[in-house]
Amino acid sequence: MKIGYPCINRTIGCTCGRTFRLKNFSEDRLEETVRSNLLCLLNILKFNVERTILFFRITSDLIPFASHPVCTFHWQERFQEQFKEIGMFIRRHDIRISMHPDQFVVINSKDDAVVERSIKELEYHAQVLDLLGLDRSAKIQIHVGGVYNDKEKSMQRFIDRYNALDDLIKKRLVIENDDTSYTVTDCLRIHFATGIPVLFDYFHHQLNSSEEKMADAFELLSRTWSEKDGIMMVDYSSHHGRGSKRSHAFTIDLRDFTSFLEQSKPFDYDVMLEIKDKEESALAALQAVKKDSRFIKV
DNA sequence: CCCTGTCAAGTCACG
DNA sequence: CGTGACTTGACAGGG
Repeated sequence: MKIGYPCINRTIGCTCGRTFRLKNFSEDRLEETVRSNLLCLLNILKFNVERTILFFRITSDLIPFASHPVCTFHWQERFQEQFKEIGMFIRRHDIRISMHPDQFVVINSKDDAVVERSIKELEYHAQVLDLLGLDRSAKIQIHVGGVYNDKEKSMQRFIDRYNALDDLIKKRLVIENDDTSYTVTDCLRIHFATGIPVLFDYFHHQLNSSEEKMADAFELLSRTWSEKDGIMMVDYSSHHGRGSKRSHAFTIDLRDFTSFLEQSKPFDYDVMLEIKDKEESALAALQAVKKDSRFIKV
């Protein structure tokens, strides 16, 4: 088991998701931003490795406007060496990597233009992981998409669109159960039709499930990950006591986390802590988990 | 310097 | 019907 946090480190004081407004776009600005984002990414990974945090989600903002028509700059070639260096660091320390494109990626949309943009965005994510030289256990996680008042048809549309994707994307794509529309059971059905692995989101499962017990969900979903895909990824978070029921907690509730670990006992997986204070909670969770046999210190 | 409206992109729940 | 939520607030213009 590895523990990780998404995208942002609040200790180091750099961000690997620096971006800028579209109207200020220039190649120079893009080049400078990407350079600084990549430097920061390596710094964060080093920070993490020193603390045995071996799971990390790379921000989609790493290359601003990468899939936008305005971007004709060949960042892939320009930064090839930096990607290679970071990739070597990741492999040397056996860091698990994920990416999570934002909500605009909807491959089952009824609007072809949305689908087209979504695929471009997925291509960009796949390119980043390819440039890092990572194997197919580095994943890109997305939601199934919209329901459009007809879940059956919308699921079928996802399946058809997924099947038509380039293998460079397919080999990295996984779906996760979401908090409003597609449950673990829905995702499993899509898995059986496509072979796509399913990432388990603990928080979403509490908000939106169709009966399944958590242990059953672990059992079923862990089997959707093949040897090459690596062990199952799990998103963990709990909700903010005072905010809306969908908002994420500011810091980890170790009692809840420990109970979550207990419930998932027989299974091994990598867990991403979607919690606002980031590495702070990851370090606390690490302490809680160190007694667990699934966690092997590197 | 600080404040705050706005930022490429979609969909849905909630009030 | 408008707003906020989502994996993550940050940018930048105006005072």
